[in-house]
Amino acid sequence: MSAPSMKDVAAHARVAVGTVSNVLNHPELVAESTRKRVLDAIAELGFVRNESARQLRGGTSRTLAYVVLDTRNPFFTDVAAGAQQVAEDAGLAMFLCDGGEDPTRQARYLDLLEQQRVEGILITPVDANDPSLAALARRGTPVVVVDRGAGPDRCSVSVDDVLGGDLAASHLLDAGHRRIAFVGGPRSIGQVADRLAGAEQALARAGAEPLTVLETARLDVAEGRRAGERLAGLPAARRPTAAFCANDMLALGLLQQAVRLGLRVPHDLAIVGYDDIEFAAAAAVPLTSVAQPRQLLGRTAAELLLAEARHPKGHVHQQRVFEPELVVRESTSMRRLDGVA
Amino acid sequence: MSAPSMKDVAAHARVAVGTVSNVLNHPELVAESTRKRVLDAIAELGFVRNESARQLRGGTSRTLAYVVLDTRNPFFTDVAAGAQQVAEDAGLAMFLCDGGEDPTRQARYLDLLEQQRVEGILITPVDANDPSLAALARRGTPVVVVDRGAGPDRCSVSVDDVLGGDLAASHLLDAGHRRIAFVGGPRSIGQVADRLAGAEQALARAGAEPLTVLETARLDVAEGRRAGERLAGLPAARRPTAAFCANDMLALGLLQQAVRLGLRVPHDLAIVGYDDIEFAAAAAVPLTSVAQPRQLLGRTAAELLLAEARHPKGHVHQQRVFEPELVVRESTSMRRLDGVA
DNA sequence: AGCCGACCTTGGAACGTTTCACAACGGAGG
DNA sequence: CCTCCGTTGTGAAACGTTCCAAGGTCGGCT
Repeated sequence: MSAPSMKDVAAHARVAVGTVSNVLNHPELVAESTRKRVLDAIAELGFVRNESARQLRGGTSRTLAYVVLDTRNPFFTDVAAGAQQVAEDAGLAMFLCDGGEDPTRQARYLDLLEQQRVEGILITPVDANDPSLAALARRGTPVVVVDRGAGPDRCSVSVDDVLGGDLAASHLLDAGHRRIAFVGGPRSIGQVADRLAGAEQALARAGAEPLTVLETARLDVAEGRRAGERLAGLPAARRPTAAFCANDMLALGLLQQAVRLGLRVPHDLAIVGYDDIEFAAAAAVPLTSVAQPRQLLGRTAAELLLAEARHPKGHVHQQRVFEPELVVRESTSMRRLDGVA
Repeated sequence: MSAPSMKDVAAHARVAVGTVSNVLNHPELVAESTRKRVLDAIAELGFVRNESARQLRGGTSRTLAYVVLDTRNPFFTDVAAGAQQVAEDAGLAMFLCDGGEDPTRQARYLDLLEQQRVEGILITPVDANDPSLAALARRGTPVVVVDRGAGPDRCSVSVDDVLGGDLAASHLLDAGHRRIAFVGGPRSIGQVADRLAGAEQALARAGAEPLTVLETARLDVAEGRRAGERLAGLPAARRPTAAFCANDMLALGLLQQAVRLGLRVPHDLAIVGYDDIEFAAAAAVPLTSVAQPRQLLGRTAAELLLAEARHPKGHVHQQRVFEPELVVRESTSMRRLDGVA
């Protein structure tokens, strides 16, 4: 009743177990007639290789995983698509693991993947300094950090988030905004901290008043809406005239709620998002956003991971950093801002 | 140099291998002092359980997978989030596998997962009638089809796509539209075929002229834009006054391109999408869409899968069908349509 | 003293593969 | 006729776990 094994196939085809294995792995060593007999037996019994046994014996798993911050953020699925392409070309399967912005869940995935002896792990960590990540790498599982920089003891592929934050804030300053809000959180997420830092650096340079920080619990649309409510609730005189959001999910939520509550965008509130996900351009008011090379990020990460997995000896860790690019759209378009400031 | 095994731990702690196993699996059987010695050895050597060996011996994997049509469609990641919640509560990890709307890739994942002896597979198949799916189930891997109906030999969780298509088309007919386009493809994808069938059924009932079908190669934003170009290119007299898209990705692309090419939505072109993903409401013109209970779909599917996996004997397959719901927004709002038809 | 049970630890079988040294067979060449 | 060789197939070891029957030790009870 339980799944048939090679032993069953061997018995059925009246050959030794080793021969069945050979049919599967080195068919050229088996005579035509025998091979056919074995293949027939396999088909008849519905035999399926047991990957655990294979891997136990052989030591290798032909599998890698991408542990993502949140699969519901299209940014990450785009990165994943890039990585998957590379993995596939190399004959590896890639599993996507949704960390859900939850350190506990992420840690559970890491444990599981290490126990499964995956060939390597791509990860966008909640906390890049988590010591368990370093331990994982030390014990021999190749790890590449994606969308976060890392120290010299690890490969990483990232985009300069401080620069991105600076670009976004500078753009708003150039447009004449002086009261600017930052929407994002929790700060424990590196991307959030860096983008905020970049924005603050731009404001400081311009001698502007400090950011109003609206901290969020997560980086999703619902939290963006909540922030919209808070902003709309402020008296116009004290309300920021622009908001920089830590990602596009927040920005889209903010935009939606702000408009619903009667704020005109960008007239009453200019908005800059981050990631330039596909939906940003299609938003109610097309969203100005900081673009990142998503697929390239994924491809590069997978390539580094494969390099390390294939040649662990003498592997030199690389920290690749790409540059973000500001994409200006109507959500900050200045034409309509004249009457305001 | 290779990863330490229980044997190494046992030697280091001067106990038998069985004792190490007991420390991990039945700590209450081991004396306090011994247990500590073993745990210390584990920590010192950086021992990590070999899941393959465990599974080989124990036969069970504590893992399930959701093979998705396309991870870049937020609809599916929402479904996945629902499923993951249930899996997690049951102590199982869930892997997401991106089929990328590609039958080959999907088949590769299925093979791999079966060989890994996962506890069960959730799948939104490219082709629900693929015989390899049935074979998989017959050989003992529980399978639940998600977002597609299935025959009595399988569990499935779906939403009535024919009804959904009917709702969408009826809505457009009620609003006075007579030349209606359907945007979607390939037709080999069940959801596309059903939604189209539903729409055709509504038109037939109303005695309206048949749909103009714009078949797409994929269900993504880029294809939607392409469809927008084709529509905008038609002379106004022959151009459909409304389009029903097989999903919101297409609808958002169509909307974006139509607006860019000077069509007013809904004035010149009304648009109905499908899935009501979070971004639909935030679109340039908020999108009328056919909503599906995404998370509920995922949760229910995972529950059925677990039930089957836990009690294979006497399991009765269920085909759960939910009802879609039309959500009307500005992309079909009739107020501005007066001057037109 | 002898026995018992409680408690802890041990050693080895089993899981399903892959690999490898070796055996069986036949034909070619000397 | 014997040797050698190439072609096929065999059988057993090994991978790292878990489980189980059995062994050992110790204190207390009869």
